[in-house]
Formats: sequence, structure tokens, C-alpha cells
Amino acid sequence: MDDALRRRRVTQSDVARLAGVSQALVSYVLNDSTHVTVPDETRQRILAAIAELGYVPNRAASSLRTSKTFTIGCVIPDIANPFYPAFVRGIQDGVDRRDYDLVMYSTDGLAHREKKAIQSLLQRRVDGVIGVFFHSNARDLAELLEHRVAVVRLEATARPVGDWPLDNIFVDNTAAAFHAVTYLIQRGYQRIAMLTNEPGPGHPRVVGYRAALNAVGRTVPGEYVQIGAFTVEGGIASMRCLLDLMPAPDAVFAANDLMAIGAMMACKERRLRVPEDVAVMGFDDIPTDQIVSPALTTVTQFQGQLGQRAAELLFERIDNKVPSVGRNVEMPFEIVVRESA
Amino acid sequence: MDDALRRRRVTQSDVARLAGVSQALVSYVLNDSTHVTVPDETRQRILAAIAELGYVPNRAASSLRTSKTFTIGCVIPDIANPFYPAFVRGIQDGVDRRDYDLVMYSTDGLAHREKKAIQSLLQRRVDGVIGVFFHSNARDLAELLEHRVAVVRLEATARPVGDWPLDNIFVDNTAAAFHAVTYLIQRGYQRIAMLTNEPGPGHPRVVGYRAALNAVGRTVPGEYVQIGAFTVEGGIASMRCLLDLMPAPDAVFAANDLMAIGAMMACKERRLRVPEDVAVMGFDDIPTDQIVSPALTTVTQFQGQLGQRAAELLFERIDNKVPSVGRNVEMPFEIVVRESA
DNA sequence: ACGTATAATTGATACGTATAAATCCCACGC
DNA sequence: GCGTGGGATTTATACGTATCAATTATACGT
Repeated sequence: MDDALRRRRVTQSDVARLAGVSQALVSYVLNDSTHVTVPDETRQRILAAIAELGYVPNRAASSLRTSKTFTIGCVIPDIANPFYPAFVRGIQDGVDRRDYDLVMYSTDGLAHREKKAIQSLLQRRVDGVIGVFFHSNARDLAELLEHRVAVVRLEATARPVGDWPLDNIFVDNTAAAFHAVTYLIQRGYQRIAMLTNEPGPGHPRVVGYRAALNAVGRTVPGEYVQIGAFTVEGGIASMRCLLDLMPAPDAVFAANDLMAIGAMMACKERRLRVPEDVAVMGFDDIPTDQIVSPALTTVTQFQGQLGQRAAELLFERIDNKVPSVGRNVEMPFEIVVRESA
Repeated sequence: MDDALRRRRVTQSDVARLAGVSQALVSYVLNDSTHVTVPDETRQRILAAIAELGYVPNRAASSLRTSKTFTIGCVIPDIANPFYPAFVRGIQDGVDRRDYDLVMYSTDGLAHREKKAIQSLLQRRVDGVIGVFFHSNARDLAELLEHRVAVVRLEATARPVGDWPLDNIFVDNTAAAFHAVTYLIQRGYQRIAMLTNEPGPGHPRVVGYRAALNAVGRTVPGEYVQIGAFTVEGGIASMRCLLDLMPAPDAVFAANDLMAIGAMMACKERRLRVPEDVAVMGFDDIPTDQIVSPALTTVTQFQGQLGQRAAELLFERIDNKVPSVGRNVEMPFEIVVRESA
């Protein structure tokens, strides 16, 4: 095909001409407006013309006129991080059901990339945003909110929303970690260590970990909390350090599953059995957990449901079905007992 | 914040008024047009006004005027399928570098959802599309192409593109499977079976599998090619059938890694050692492969690079740097030898 | 038969931008 | 002193749609 075949875009005016009506009427039948009645005979004529010409509405023009874009923005650190695909898929399903489209941004948790994403969202005049912001400077989000953009944040704990119409959806990570560690305690483990990292949701999980141990009157030796990267390699490195300790822990709670898996690898390396010699527990429930051997005991955040629910919350706001004050919506977690602890 | 704080959107006209110039001039400084020269003094005044009012360009209006949307569409079966996150991330990186945005669609490989995605893409007047289409009825893509939308398809083999300006990026799956199976043969395996499924890229992989065996004068017993779902469960089920055969295979080549992992599980279930009793080889190189034990030997398609390259090809077309005839761009694969074979 | 209410349709306009074309302003050369 | 060539700026317009207001056609009741 050469550029010769390049087709001019068909507009409502073209359709109107063919159907022998005005452009306005075409628009009316397309949006089957309630205030205007179009007799079936003309409607059919117009629909026929639309089909014949292959008319496709121009969203940009429509958005300009109505200032609705039917677009949702999704801002996450990294789609290649195994926590997110299921979450995003949940969002997609919710968004798709309403015939909205999803614009995706990966920020790598970097402040300037979050800013850039927000800037794009602003230019695009999206109707809503679902995001995971590590550096979410409240001012930037404020700009979205001031322009009536619905925003739902995924958080690791309840957050003050002030008077902004900003919803937080969250799994109580502190409580979840508390339960996880309590589970380990009940299983009889005596020296429970933790693997975590600095930015991101590690902090509340450490808080829960400490609380669970304190609740049974135990204290945590400083070197039992290892800080490293949120990756398998990070887990391996941190776990090696822990295993060098005297006494070494008999159980580890990792702030995410990749680290937990790394920890298991470090154990294997030292010929330690999991869970007999040292138990390992993770956080998030990524698909790989069911595959590794031993299968990883963890706490799930039901990422798919989380995404779907986030979309629902967003649309409630878009539909104005909800007071303009921010909500904190707590979602369930669940200890998933498999083989590693 | 109540609706009272709802800010009116600032337009170029607002900026112009504050700076004491015409709207046109504002537009000129924003697009620093080459044909028009704006003295530095006025430019500064305008930029100051932009900053003071917090002006954010309206992309819909801009798109309407220029018929450029700075939007790329991405159509894949399922972002939760572990093959795709790295691919998408590669695309994102390429797209981001050019300050385009990415609209994502998951189709589940269903024809009607592919159609629906294409329809959205059409309405959005995206500048380009990168897609994995299982039912890509050529006519639907034609509609995009006729409207000068750049399209890059990810395929499993070279494909005739006709005269359409449509690029295919592909890893030669047949050759890759041929190499994989040849590797197994060279390792001395005698009875090599295969796990695959029906739609999707299974077919060319089976072709390569057969070719490799034929090349050394072996034939394939019909029941050595098992068809099942592209999932871990599918792999388990299919592998069980294979292991019930007499004689059972001593090696399995799975058309994707999830099936391969399932196959390993089925082996474990029967107390068979991998690779000593039966070797397992997969296809795709998903992140989990490095984690399972034994680590999965597979063939990688370098998904990240694949995505990046797809974006590059797309932009070459968008930039008109390339003749309007379709290209077939082959990308490398590589046998990744780990522990399972 | 004739207004009148209602149905059917059209005209006109604005959304916010980019850009071609027109205008204005000023210094400069002769 | 006056035309002239640019530099600086503005005017005008179109992109494609949705929708209000206005107009025309139709039906209806008395």
C-alpha cells in the first residue's frame, strides 16, 4: 500500500452529508441524547451512513468539547516487579468494564519520574488516577485534585487525607506483619529475624514485626533486622549476614517475597533445610511463591482484588457517588501457609 | 477541600492576557517555532505568566489541531502472563524516552477483545501500536494502517507483510525450538517429548521440535506431543500423561516455561530426578526460571530488548525515516543452560 | 380551518490549540 | 524625508465534536 491509499478521516459532517441531515443530528444519534428524539427511520439512515463510511469518532475532539477523556492513569514503580502485574490486571478489568482506557507509567520509585508522570496526566486531562507514589509530594497530587481528577493511592497503611477528595486503598501492612510474625512465634520459632529495605513499604512491616515480638515480651537484637535491596540478590546477601550471626536466627520474615526467596537460596547454599533448620516467610504472594520449593509461606494482599477495588473506588468518585472528602479503604490480607514456615 | 477550590483550567489565552500579548504568541513560545522569532524579553514575560498561572497545555486541543496524539497503544494477551512484563517495560522505556505515553490493553487472546482494543486505538487516533495479535484479522489492522498509524506486531516467525507499511518483529521460534531440541539430542537424550498448546506461538515451536528430531533421523511417536494449557497446571497434567507412557520420555521440551515448571513438578511428584531421570527444557526465560530448583534450562527471547526494539521500529516509522513497505525484523534468541537439562 | 403543542431538525457556537497570513513598528540607507 | 526590509506581533481560522437555542414540520383538538 502506498501513501495513495491514505484515507481521509471521516467526520460526522461526512456522515451527515451522506445521510442528508445535519451534523448535529448525527451527534445526537451517536450519543442517543435524552432531550432529543430522533425517529427510527432517520436514525437508521444515519447509522447506515456511519457504517458505509466507516466513521470512527474522534476522541480528542469529543474530549475538548466535553472535557471528559475516558482515560485513567496508572502510576506504579515497575511493571516488571512481580507484585504489580496482577494489580494492574485488576485495574484493567475494572477500567475495561466501563470502556475507559488505561495509560501506564513506570517510575522506578524515582521522584522525578513520578513528577513527570503526573505532569503527563495533567496534560492529558485524565478522568482518574490510580497510583503508587513513594515520593508523592502532596502538592503535586493537589494539582490533580484541584482539577477534579479522581485519585486513588495504594498505600501500606491508613493515611491522613485531610480535606482532599483523595482515596487511599490500603492493606494494613503493620497488622499483616504482626500476624505473620505471630504465626512464626506460635509455630515455636525462638530467634526470628527480619529482612527489609529502606524506601517503599518496608517500614510498616518492620513495625509490625517488632510489635509482635514485643507483645510476647521478646526484644530484637539490632543485627536481626537486615536492610538490603528488595530483590532475590538482596535477600541472599542479607541472609548470609544473618546466618553468620551467633546465634543465628531459626526463622526469617522478609518484607517481600523476592527477598524471602533469596533467603531460602542462601539457606540452601549453607545446606540448611527450610523450614526444619530455618523457617522463611515472605510478604506479597507473588506467583513464583507456589512454584519454589519449598513453597513459600507468605501473606497475600490479594493484588488482583486490590486493583479491581481501586478501580471501583475511582469510578465512585468519577460518578460523583461519594462525598468529596477523602476515604481510607482497608483491604484484607491473609496468611498463606505453604511449606517454608 | 470543597468544590469551591475547584480551579478553572488555565488556557493560553489566560497566559496571554497576563503577559499582555496575544494567544498566538504564547503558542509560538511554547512550541519555539522556527519561523517566528520572539525577543527574549517577551519570551521571559510569557514564561513568567505561564509559571504564575500554572498553565498546563491541553493535549486534546493540541491533538485536534495537529492530529498527533503522542500516544502509543500496546495490545497484549495478559500483563499477568510472566512473559509480558519485561516486554512491556522495554516498550515503556523506549516510549518514555520520546515523551510519548502508553495505552495498555489486555485481550486474553480473545478475538472480540482484540477488536475492541483496535477500536479504541482508532478512536484515540494513536500515533502507533505495538501488539501481539492472535486473531489479527488483517482487515482490522488495515484500518489503522490506512490512517497512517504505525504498527509493529510481535510474531513468532517471519510473516508476509504484503504492501502494508506494517512491521513484524519476531524471534524465529522454529529455529529456536530446533536449537533447543538439538541441544537435548546432543546431551544424549533418546526419547524427547514435547508439551504445547493450541493457539499462540506453540505451533512453530512444535515444527522446530519435529525438524530437529527428523534431522537426526528420528521419528516422533504421536503421543509424545502433548497438548494442554499454557500454565503450570497444564504442564503438570500433560507431563503426567507422558510419564504414564511406555517407554516414558527421558527429556521434555515445553513450549513455554510455565508448562516446563509444571512438568518438573510432575516429575517431583513421581520421585523422578531432574535432569538425571528426565530432563526438562522450557521456552521464554521468565524470571521464575532462575529461582526454581533445579533452575530451568530454556531459550530466551530477550523480552526487554524485544520491547525496546519494537519501540524503535515504531518510531522510525512515525518519524517517516523508513520506506512505507513492511519490514520483518528478526531478533536473536539464546539457549540458556541452567540445571534442568 | 386554524392556532398550538409537540416532534424533528438545523444553525450557531465554544472547547483550546497551532499556524498561515496579515499587520504593525522601527531602524536604516540613500 | 521616505520607501523598504525585516523583526515583532496580531488576526483569523480550522481541527471535530456536543449542545443550546432557534426553526421548521407534523399532529391534534375544538
